Amino acid sequence: MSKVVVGMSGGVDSSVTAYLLKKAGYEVIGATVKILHTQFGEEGKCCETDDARTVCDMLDIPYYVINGVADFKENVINPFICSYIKGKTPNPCIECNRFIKWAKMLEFANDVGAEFVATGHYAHVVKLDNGRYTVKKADYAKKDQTYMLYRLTQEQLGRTLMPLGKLTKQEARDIAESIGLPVAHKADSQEICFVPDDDYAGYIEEHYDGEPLPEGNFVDTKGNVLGRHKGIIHYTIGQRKGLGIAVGHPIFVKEIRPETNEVVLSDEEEIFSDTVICNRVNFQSIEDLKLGETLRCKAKVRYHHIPEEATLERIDDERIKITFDNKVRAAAPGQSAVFYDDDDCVVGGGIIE
RNA sequence: AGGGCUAUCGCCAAGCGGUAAGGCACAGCACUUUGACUGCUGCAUUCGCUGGUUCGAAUCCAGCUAGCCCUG
Repeated sequence: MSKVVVGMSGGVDSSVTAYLLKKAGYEVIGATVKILHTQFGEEGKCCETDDARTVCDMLDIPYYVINGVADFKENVINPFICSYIKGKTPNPCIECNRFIKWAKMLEFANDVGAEFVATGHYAHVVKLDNGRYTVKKADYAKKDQTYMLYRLTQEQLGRTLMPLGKLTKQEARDIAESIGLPVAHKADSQEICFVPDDDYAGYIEEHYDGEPLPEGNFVDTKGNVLGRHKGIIHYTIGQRKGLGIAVGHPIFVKEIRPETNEVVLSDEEEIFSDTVICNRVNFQSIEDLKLGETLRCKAKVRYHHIPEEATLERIDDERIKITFDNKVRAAAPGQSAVFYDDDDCVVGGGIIE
């Protein structure tokens, strides 16, 4: 009987995951990777250990808390802050999955002699004919979460189970309900788990110990000053709301210039682009794309984006150029571009620069 | 000192005698395992001030005030 460590968040999805795997005959061990120092009963949105422990008790499986606090700070929070300071728009969940959740869970799995780890993501892990592992979109794309998983390594994927890939959210809730789980109706998690009140800018200002983050100028594409901004960390490419500036028509953030502390505003048409360069690429379904090689695929530049037809091309050791058939809106540096094949499998992805 | 023009929500701006459009900004909600985008809702009983004409005025008239322009 295979042993599997299930990452328990305390929510519906991971609870049902543990239940389904146990029912399927696995020896299930529940575990939560603790990522924040919190007072008892004040766990953040990503890791409510009270609920997780309750669920594990109900399912009659052992439960452990894995300490990932230091790693989370070093590999997620600090890079998140640095990224915003540099005028980029990071996606901490993607880093967290690879460097914290999977890394710590597999470490723990090794310690307890478990072959697999499992999560409540709505996605499939599949092994392709070429021997490689990839994540594939869930059967019900509305809840697709592969975007957040593209950075997982072959080693990680080869030991990962995601039993919810065939289910809808409602089916998962129904299962939770049918076995009497108290978390059946809990709201989905959302926002950045380590930032209270969704105020990420306030969080950065509070936790950044470098120079104070200065105000600066809004400028148009010709360099004319349009007004003052609150500091570049408050803005992201494509942003419209919260600029505090009225020019009589909708206006959007086109570019953030950390060197001059300027935020460039423009009409919406100007924030569309048909080429996107990304680096730190991680491939899943293919081993690599060699210099000069091209590949047709679909690509998305943010979580909520329907993949669009594009051509990938390796342009140097570090970087891949994505050329979209149709221009995409507001590809923000720091966000991830993820590539898909016609079978909805993740080809790979990278960080937009 | 004369002459002309303009004064409508925080900003831009419709309105031209019949009982205050719209856009931006702002707020709330929805959506959402990141940031955004998007959608919905709210947002001037009041039109520089004071009088007058009229059944009725932001819209017409007079005076005042302020700003802008031109002439000296």
